[in-house]
Amino acid sequence: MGSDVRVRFAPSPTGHLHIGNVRTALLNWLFAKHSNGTFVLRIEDTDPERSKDEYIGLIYDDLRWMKLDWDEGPDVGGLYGPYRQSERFDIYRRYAKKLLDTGKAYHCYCTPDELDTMRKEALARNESANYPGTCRNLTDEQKAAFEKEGRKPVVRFRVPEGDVKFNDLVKGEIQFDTSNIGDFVIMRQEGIPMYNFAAVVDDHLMKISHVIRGDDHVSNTPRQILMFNALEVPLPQFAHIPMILGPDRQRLSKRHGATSLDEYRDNGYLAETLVNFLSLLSWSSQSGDEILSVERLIEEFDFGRVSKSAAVFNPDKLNWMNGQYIRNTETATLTKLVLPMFQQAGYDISNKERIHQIVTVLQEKVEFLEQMVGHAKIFFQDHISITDPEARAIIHKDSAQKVLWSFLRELRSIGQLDIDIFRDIMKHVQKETGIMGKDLWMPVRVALTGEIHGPELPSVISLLGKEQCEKFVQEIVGDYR
RNA sequence: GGCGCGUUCGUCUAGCGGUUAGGACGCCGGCCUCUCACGCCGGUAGCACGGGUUCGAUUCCCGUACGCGCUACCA
Repeated sequence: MGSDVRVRFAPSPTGHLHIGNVRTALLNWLFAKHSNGTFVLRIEDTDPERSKDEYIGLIYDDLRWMKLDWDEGPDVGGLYGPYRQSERFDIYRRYAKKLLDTGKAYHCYCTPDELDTMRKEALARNESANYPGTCRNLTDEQKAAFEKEGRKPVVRFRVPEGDVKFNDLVKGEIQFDTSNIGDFVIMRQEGIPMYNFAAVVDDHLMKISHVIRGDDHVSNTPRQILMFNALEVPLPQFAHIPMILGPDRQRLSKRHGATSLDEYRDNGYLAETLVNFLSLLSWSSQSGDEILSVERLIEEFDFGRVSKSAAVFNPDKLNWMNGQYIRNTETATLTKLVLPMFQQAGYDISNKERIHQIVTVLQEKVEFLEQMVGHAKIFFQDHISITDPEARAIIHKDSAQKVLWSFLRELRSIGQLDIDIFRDIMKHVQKETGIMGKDLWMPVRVALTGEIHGPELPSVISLLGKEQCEKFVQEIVGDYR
């Protein structure tokens, strides 16, 4: 926190964090770390309709899992709290009054219904759907009349004429003509602030230096700049990062499958993967490298290298990257994550050393941890049933029977079984039967696992142990004699 | 409708006036003498379109098309 850089992540507590939000949080965090600045977590829960308290905990969990730690926030406090907007309503009212007093905002008595019909009529006439300024210059008498009717006013911002220009750190210079912006509501009838207004007040009060958010907010920016100006406070810098899209180029949503962070966590994606992958959506390292540690991301992050266009979320590449991380992660770490999944599947996890070995074998094969459950099935069977037609065909061959009988005899003749001994055994079997290659190995694989695919056989036999192997082979040669 | 933003292989992207347009994922083929996977090697495929500016445009400008966003008493 050695610099004046202060950024904020300001989610609405509506559930688990969405991939897009996580990316916004991540880029804010990366920029804060890169600049030695402060990362503020602010909860935007002004709308009682959609905000739920219990969801705030979910947001903490998601952020913590990603290791995106915040310096100020509702739970840790800070100099500029409270950090929940629902606890700052008096502040917004005070600022609204300030604007009202200086004539930069005014009361509007139009009802939602009236607004709606006005909008429809305007559209029908092919005119702008913006608020036409009906209550812009109400006399005291008119106001009194409305009040007498029992109407409760909203507060509207009086949009001044002119151009609003700003230099976006990602998109460059952007300009708006305010004639395209209608006077907008900053305080609802119930005295609840609108998002645009609360954000401006808070960004100012919390001394936010850089507003980093999705580019769906670009069009909101001129409104906010107008409000900063009306409040006569300095402007933050803006950086609008591109949207994340689904394969159909529509904004990423539930229809596209897993979009909520916890789904990835539950399926055994690693937090490091998500950090790496999400940072690469619309940003790239100058080096061209794609597997980047968080330290490197922090070091190299730069708005100049954030692309301007939206990015389609590519699950295939995420899977590939997660596989990379799984292969490079300590087996013990993976085991800890896999244990509950195995337990859930009903596997016997009492032998931790064995589980560790299984994970060692499987971490070379999977793209996400949940896949280990299926692959591990062969290590927890106490009977082999062969359902795959291809496997049955293999085991039915005469040569297979020869191999298995020979293999069984060898097994019985040895004291214990390990990888080297297994290799010797297979050599003997080959010599004795004259069978080699596929015809030699596949029957053993099928007999031991019931499958035609799986980890390399030496790993399988050492995990199964002599007794299991003997039992399985015996059962098979018995069944198919 | 108005306004804003965007457009390089299927996808993520590099490129910041002169390149055989590079990399990654995916896909295809090959190799690793049991399979799948991993790994390695090779291949496939792209500058939306039309005008300018320039000796020269993927790159700069304008227009068109398409996509997305905003236009709420949601955020």
